Amino acid sequence: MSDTARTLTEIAVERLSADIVNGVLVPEQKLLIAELKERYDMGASPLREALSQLSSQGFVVADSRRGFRVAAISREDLEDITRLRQLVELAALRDALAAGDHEWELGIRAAFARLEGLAAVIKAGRSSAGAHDLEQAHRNLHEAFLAACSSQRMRMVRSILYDQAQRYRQLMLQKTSQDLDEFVDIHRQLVEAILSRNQAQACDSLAEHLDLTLLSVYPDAPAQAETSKTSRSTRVRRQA
Amino acid sequence: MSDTARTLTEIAVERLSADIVNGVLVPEQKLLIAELKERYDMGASPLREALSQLSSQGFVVADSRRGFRVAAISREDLEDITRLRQLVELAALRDALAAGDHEWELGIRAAFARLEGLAAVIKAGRSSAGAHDLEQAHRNLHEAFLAACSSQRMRMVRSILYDQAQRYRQLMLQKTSQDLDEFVDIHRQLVEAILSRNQAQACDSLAEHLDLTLLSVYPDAPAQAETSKTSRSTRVRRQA
DNA sequence: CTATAAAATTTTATCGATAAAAGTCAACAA
DNA sequence: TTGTTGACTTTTATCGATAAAATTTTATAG
Repeated sequence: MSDTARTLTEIAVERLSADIVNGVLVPEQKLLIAELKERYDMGASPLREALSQLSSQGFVVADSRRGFRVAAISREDLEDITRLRQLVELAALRDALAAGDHEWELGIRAAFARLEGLAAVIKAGRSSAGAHDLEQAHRNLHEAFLAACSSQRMRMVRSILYDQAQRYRQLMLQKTSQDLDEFVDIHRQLVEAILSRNQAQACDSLAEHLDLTLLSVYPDAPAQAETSKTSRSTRVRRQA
Repeated sequence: MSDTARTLTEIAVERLSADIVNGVLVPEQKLLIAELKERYDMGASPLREALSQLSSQGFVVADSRRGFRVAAISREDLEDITRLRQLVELAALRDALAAGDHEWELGIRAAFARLEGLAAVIKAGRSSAGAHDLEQAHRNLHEAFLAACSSQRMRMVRSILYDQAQRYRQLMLQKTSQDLDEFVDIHRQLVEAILSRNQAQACDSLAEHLDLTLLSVYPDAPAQAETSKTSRSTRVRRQA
């Protein structure tokens, strides 16, 4: 991970993603290579390649011969993301529940402990830990849930969709205030449902969790979940 | 589509895909930029960009600072592809069945008619139409099935997975002989099940169809389908 | 003969410059 | 005024060269 061991393209991907997710580069904004060269202080080649990669990741759209722009956002788009997330992520969770061993459980516990710890530190206020670390811990926890899923591709698709949803979560953050305790609580429940190997409850919790991003950003959107027979509460808490 | 209106990168993506799918570039083969420059008679930049795109499409793997190679193939990989295909494609089909209108049906009929016609022409022997046209018609038919699916992303994922599976189908073609009539018959049944709006049957047929690629290439592989309650025949016919 | 280190080679990653295409604007004709 | 043509500007796509990194080979010491 040392700076010298990374290519400029990798750095460009990272910085561009960050700026897009954080809304510095706003949806539909045209991405002029010339401007980006200035902003990130690098040549055109790594930027082009980075943009090309980001477009297959859904952050950027490439118009042949017409350059790049930041991907648009819309309620329909987030609904689409949420729907596919639920489809793939629940299937992956079922698989992980069936296949997960002790080590998998330890990974989940460790990831949750870290999330919990970070939340406490942030709440206390004194620490350099910030929203970015919490976000990273959140991502790691969700990754840990599916670590035992045998499908490489499901995990990959999940990861990409997570990032796409992250953009919406971030945009929403600017409006809504966070309740850290509730955030941790929701994940505690998820972790407990998963570790207790209660498939129905775990899937319901996860589906609901995924709906939360959608509902937080577009409160009147229809929930996408259609996962299980059990009814579930649909009140909005915090984003997924 | 005129040659002048396409960028070299687009041409490179197309030719590289074709060569990878057709096995000219064999799995795990290292892709030296210098060699590719010769072979395709273009500069390094469009090739690099093409390889980068293909790697997000799963045809090529990129090792940071270590160049590119053709993605490996394995039975596990095809099982993984098949599983995700079934998950996503069946969900998309259900959606299309619920939402599809008359125009959608017409699209399916037209695509099937074309497939049928091409098969007849090919069987008759005299015509310039070849396997490539049939493959294109096959792709179009499957695309037509899901044209009414409201999820942009599901259609996208399906399309990528179709291409990945296509590579295995092609590799298998070299061993197995084709039965054109059976190929058309299978699709006729699929089309009928879909147009009759029989969800259970349509889903079963499609799931079975997807399993066929897997079973054709690896005859002793376990079928991935777990879609419906109805039991289905599992005899091998022709690849999906 | 093996293991390490240095040199040589191969290969990738990046840059700066140029050519080609698209988009813009103004002049002119209807 | 409105529409169309053509020059002008902006922007992308591509190339060839170079720098940086990794790999392989060779040489040398133990």
